[in-house]
Amino acid sequence: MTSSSITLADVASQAGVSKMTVSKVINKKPGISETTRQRVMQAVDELGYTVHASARALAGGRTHTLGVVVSSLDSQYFSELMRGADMTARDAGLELLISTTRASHEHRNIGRLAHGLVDGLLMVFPASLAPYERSLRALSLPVVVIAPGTQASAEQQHFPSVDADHYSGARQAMQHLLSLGHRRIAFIGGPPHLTPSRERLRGYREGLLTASIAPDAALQVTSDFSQRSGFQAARELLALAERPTAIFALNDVSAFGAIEAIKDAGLRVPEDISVIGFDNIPQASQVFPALTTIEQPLLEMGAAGTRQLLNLIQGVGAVTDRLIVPTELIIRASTGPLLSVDRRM
Amino acid sequence: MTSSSITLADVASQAGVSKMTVSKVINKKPGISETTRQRVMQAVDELGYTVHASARALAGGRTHTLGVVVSSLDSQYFSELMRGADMTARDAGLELLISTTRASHEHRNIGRLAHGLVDGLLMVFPASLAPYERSLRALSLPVVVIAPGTQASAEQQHFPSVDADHYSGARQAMQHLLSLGHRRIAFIGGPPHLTPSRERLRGYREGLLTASIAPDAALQVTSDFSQRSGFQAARELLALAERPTAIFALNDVSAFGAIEAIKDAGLRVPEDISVIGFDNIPQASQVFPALTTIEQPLLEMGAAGTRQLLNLIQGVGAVTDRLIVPTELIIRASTGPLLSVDRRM
DNA sequence: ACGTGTAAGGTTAGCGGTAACTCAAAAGTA
DNA sequence: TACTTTTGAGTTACCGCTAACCTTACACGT
Repeated sequence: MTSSSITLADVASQAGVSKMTVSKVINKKPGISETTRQRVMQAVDELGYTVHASARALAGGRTHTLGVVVSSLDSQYFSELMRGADMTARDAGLELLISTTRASHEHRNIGRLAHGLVDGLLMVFPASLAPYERSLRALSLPVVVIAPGTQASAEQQHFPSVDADHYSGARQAMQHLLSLGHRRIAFIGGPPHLTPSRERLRGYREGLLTASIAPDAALQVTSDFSQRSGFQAARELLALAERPTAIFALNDVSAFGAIEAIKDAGLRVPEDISVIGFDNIPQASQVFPALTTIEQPLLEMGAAGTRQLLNLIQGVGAVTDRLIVPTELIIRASTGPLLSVDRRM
Repeated sequence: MTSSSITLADVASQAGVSKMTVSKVINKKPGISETTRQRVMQAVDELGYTVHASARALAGGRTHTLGVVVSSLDSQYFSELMRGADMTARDAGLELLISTTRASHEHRNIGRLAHGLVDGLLMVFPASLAPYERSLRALSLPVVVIAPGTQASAEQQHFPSVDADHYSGARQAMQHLLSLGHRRIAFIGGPPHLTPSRERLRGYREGLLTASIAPDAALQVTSDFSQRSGFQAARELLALAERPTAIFALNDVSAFGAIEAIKDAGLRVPEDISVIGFDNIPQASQVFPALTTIEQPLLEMGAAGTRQLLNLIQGVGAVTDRLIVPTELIIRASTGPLLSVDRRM
């Protein structure tokens, strides 16, 4: 037979103890003498025993697996987030089951997940929770939401969540540009129905206010997070009679588009126009000029969300309803001091 | 109680049949009359029953789950590949469990996966299979490798694999450039220990040969797949006394770097230099000028790999040892006909 | 009328663990 | 010494499902 069919009973007889004793050793339960423990561990090693996940789940009522539900795998952010989640889960002895939800049968899927596959669910970047709401409640399955795209509406009970501090991050970005002397600062925003867009916009506006700068509607343009739309947004800004000296793009990718547009127009970054992004995706440090940006602590968010979920499952430890993790200003080469006006034609 | 504790027995009593009958209906086993089947299905719907995955796995010996082992989630290619795998797996009624292997305890992990969690393994983009080889064999677990980075060495028994036709893809790229009249064609290559790099290089060389063009070592430069290194590689090429009229970059990302370098040098794409990439990543169509490239059929590769694995698990259907899926030339705006020499400076 | 084949459904016995309890021996107590 | 407590380990009874076998009823040919 294959080595995969080694069972508790095999280890037990090898070690000369009962199955239950082996089980207790494996699960680090108390009530086992050190001598026995070592004998059992030796048998485990000799036989190469690993616990059978399904059997354990069936008998124990816990699957030792966390489900991750994500709408799309190609998000730039997902990978880093998962690193954090993975580390935390592994440390706690749990597996991570990543599931992509597609089309409209999400709730059906969730049901299947819940029933004997996972102990809890991490919802990552859900555009909306509405489709899941009902089945999630019905299953009474622990759920933590990471980076909810939309704000939970008032009437809707929301789940514990973890998110970056979009507002303060935007304030940091503005603070940076203002301290460089910029006053004519444009904002490339995003879809207004998404909370991150709105919060970053709020940070932009309030940043201007603290410097007593009146917001200029012409300096607020909209993108859809893509490089192409960042490119077009920047083009509009460059066509302005009085063009901005700095651009705050609400994400790195649209900042790339903006830089491209600026170069295309024969201008230089940051000498003519400073550009700051948001997210600090890996490419941000690779492009030329390297992008100054606001880092979302994705790894930490993944880890924190997972910790919350573990607490929820074990019913011990505090669970924060809404955990906001701080962002960080990463200064690179795409921002620079405002040069005197006459220097710039 | 929660609705998740609905079991076969509940459905059985609701429908007035035995557990086994319900099980047969659920699993579409023969020997059930249409009348009974409908009665059972109705009870299933009314109660909202879903099978308990662990119980089924324990009793049936099959987990109905496929494991996906991937070294990193941030690959541009992974998402599309997974779409293909996911669709195929779901159609067959299986879940996909995505697991990232980190650090050195891969084989330990694989053991845990195998033992009651998955029926088979899809290894995606493994740089090398060596670390897994032993545990995989020991577990006698069905395995299919998607896009092996390195060629399985002769002495090493290899697993069934699926890969894109890197060689023919490179030939397609060359054919395209040659048909546009280019003869001085440069190649931005990759790390020579990786099979895709080598195969694409081979396609480049043989493409030149078919046009009776003698390879010029100065036109073959190396990158590490990154945009930055593509940028630098292109810079070297531009500094040549007799610079190329077309560049074939072995992946899209380094092609982006090349285009950046060309623009930086004040030249235009494709008027001065044509650029073709490889992979057809989503951004390829978003950049300016849109990138002509060779598409790797990732979705199809994911689906094909999964189909192979399913065949392996069920022990029926043919399993091809080494399945090579064809690539496709995607013509966009970054390549153009060779303009007469005097037109260019 | 009789076996015999077949379709529809039921019965039994686990899969490999764990929770909850029981029990025996060692250790503490007066 | 006799009694209680503690500690270490074993027993029992499932968890929810399915493989494999078994039963029944009816159709069929001869």
